[in-house]
Amino acid sequence: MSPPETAGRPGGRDDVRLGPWRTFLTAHAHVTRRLDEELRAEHGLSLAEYEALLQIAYAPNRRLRMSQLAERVLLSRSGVTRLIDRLVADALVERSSCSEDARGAEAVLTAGGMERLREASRTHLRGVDEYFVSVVPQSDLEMLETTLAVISDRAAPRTGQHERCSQSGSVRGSVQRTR
Amino acid sequence: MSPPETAGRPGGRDDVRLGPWRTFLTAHAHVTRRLDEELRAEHGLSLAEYEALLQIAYAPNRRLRMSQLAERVLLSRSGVTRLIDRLVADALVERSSCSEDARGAEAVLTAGGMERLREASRTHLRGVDEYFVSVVPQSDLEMLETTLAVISDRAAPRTGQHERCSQSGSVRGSVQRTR
DNA sequence: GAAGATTGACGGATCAATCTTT
DNA sequence: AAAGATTGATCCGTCAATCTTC
Repeated sequence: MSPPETAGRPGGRDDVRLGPWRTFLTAHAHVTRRLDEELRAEHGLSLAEYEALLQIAYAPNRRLRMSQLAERVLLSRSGVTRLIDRLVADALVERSSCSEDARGAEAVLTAGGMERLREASRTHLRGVDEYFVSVVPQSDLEMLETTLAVISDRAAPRTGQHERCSQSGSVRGSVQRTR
Repeated sequence: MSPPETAGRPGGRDDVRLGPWRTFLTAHAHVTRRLDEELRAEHGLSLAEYEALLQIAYAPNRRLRMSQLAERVLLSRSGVTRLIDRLVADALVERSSCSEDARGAEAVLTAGGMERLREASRTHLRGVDEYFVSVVPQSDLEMLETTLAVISDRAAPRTGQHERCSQSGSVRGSVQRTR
């Protein structure tokens, strides 16, 4: 750690660590903005909506439990509820109560939803190619993916169970916004 | 491009391209969520607020024009206005009208803001290390950064001027949400 | 009129509380 | 009581319109 006087100041040692991180942040922001813009402009779908449709299409019978969907699109349960609300309003998805567990709800892709997804996928795949895949030398792509997978895994939310070890002593809730 | 029937379905050729991209998405989501949580819990700052403070601290005299700040924290102008509103309310930043151009406003770090940033930077740097830097083999880190830089650059917003070439024929505004 | 910043209206996400079914 | 889903309150961001200064 740098001494307090230079922490976060340009030219400090911190820059070595912060450089790759900030590049990661901007890359993400730029690429997702592009993909989102293009999907909206050409198909009236946000990136999140597109990914939800895609996840449902992946699922067997093109139907998926709400909580499963939440995990896969990296949203909270309530976030998914509202997202599906929108897709239902657009008739791309239907709600269906789960057969063997009446607590559950499932999202089912409609024919229209499948069609819309199919159209949008051209735009999306083109975008992913243009802004991501084609930019990375073929030889680096595999390494990139495994590196990102390890990072993703390391920071993944603790999945229930008997709380993982080494919480690195983070003090939760010790400071509140003074307002 | 896969044939329509298999587009976006598991096992299709698309997965080859989509794999790295989805890994990128989840890595970003997981890591930023962690960093944000820890900053909030330990210092009552969101990640965006932290980065704004950091950018102001980087700037000469610890003061920065609003529009400059917007570029650096990847937010819209109005987004930055509101972000600074919050920081001003917490007395971490002060607004100051620009000397040589009275249209402009500058955000200036207060002593309290500098102190808060200094404290928070320990948490942030620890997090970046734990969830990002230390996870990547030293030998890969440089390659990762340059790869991400190229991606970021490729997708970067067209910076004004006489519109760039090869818009890849995207049709803007051709489809609207049907509601 | 154009540029910098702010404001109003709104979109879209979260958390905490609630309802239903197990 | 616990789990799945939804709802209400709220937070944080954007866009379009506006105000001020150049």
